[in-house]
Amino acid sequence: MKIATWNVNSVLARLPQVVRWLEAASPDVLCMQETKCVDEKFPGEEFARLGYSSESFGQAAYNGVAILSRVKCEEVRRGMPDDEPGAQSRVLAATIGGIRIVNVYIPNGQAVGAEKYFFKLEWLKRLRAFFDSCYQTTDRVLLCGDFNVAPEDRDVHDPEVWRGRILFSEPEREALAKIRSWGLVDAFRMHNSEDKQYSWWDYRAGAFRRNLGLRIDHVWVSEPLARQSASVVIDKEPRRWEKPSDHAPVVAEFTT
DNA sequence: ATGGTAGATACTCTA
Repeated sequence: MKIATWNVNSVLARLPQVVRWLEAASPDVLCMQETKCVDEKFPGEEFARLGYSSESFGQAAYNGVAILSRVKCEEVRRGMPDDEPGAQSRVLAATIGGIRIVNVYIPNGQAVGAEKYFFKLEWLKRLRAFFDSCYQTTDRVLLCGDFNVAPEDRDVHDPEVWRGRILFSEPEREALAKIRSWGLVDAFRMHNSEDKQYSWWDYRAGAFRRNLGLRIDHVWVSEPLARQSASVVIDKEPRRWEKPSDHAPVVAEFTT
């Protein structure tokens, strides 16, 4: 079972790259973030042609999450239980092959101290409460997506530059650690302990060419699923293509 | 060097 997460930065603008990657990598499941596309415009037929059913939870211009799957998604949930009506589309959950997959696009936060920063911290708190109320650590649970937080120093190209800044500030990392302490393991770190393993590089200033990135896209799993974790890799290849997303796919394989 | 790039939308915001 191969489950991938990828912030595609517009599923419509990225359609050729996503199709190309699906053909090459052939995952069973692809969780996408920042689809930036309402459900009516989601290119489900293009993915159906490749053998994927799709679930989209989008909105115009910003945010939006979607799940592509070789088999049909069960128990699909859109948003968190305490979302206000009209809340931003950032959570899409589905059960696939007995695994509860929770696909999230965690708020970016813009800048430490900004209004959006406090929205991010509050949102992370609600995500933990969502797990407390809806899921059990004894189940096979997988939380993945663009977390917009680098958990450790080794996940940041220059920790001294990034310390105290958005995506790496202490309150963000603490809020994320609180979610992890529900009963999740960073599946990537089960298999890779090296630094300089990034999933996102700014479009600007030749960041990718110089490998000035952050590891902010994650696959976290509950203990029963951790026991089935065979590998997790960041696929940098599509970041080298024409018109790339600024994020690379993260691909997790599980024994069945 | 407080820049730089990209996407969606509509004369700017978000990342």
